[in-house]
Amino acid sequence: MLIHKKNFNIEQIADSGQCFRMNQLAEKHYSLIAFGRYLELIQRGEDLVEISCDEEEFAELWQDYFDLSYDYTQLIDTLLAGEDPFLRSAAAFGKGIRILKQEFFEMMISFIISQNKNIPAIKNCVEALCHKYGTPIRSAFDHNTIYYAFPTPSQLAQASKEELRELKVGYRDEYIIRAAQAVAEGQLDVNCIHSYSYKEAFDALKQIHGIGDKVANCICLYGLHHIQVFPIDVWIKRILDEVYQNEFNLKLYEGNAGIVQQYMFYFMRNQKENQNEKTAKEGMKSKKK
DNA sequence: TACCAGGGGTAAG
DNA sequence: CTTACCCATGGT
Repeated sequence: MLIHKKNFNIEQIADSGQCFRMNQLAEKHYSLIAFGRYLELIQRGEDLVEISCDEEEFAELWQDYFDLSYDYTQLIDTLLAGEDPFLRSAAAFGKGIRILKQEFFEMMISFIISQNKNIPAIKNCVEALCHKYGTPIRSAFDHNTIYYAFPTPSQLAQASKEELRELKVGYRDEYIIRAAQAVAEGQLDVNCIHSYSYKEAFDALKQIHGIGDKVANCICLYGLHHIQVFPIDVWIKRILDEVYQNEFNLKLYEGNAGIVQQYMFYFMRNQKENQNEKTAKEGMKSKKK
């Protein structure tokens, strides 16, 4: 079915570092696994996305998952009309990004894995975890293809350190097992944590061995949809240092700080990529000479 | 407080 | 090809 929606760009969302199981199949064509379901999406126009499900499934799951009821246009317009040149550029560049409402346990484990890793490495680990411990899903498109759901807490709690090391999670093996056990055994109640305030959820998450400030904030933002949270990773830290000389006024964007952080992150990373491509091309030219 | 292990991916040499 | 660098957390 076709979704006509402003500020909804599937390429930007897939490349914004918030999700690890959205993969490019072709130009403007992506796959996604969530809620134990396989989905394909095609960007048909600036405000037009084709989505491979019926209206019932869309209303039940994906409308909420893609946060399509929230008005991003108002925030974008505010930033575009604002006096901050970096944020004006960042908002214009990433205006199709939305903060997905991803599943809590998947976010918890994914962001534990994410520490000290780049995005391709995180994706490889997450995919390996799903393949080894997750429930198989039969594709609705091609009945010979099997996809794997993200493991449940009890599925993952059965993993051994040795098995996890083979999946290249490194020293995070123990963090993963203990986190999965905490959820499976109820020390960390998934139903409760959804009803907590940001601060309560943050404190509860930090009780888990291997979850520090940055990872806890990412889980709050992406797994519990506390969009006022502003996780600071090295990219954001660099922006706060170099662009703002550590005088960025977060209070101006209170309530939407997590979205603003996404625009900053996505803009900065792509600036860097463009610079790398440029230097790579220049390098090739000089080699030819 | 400051520093470092840790390991896979990527950029640079 | 090899080497250097990156990075969030917990431990010293």
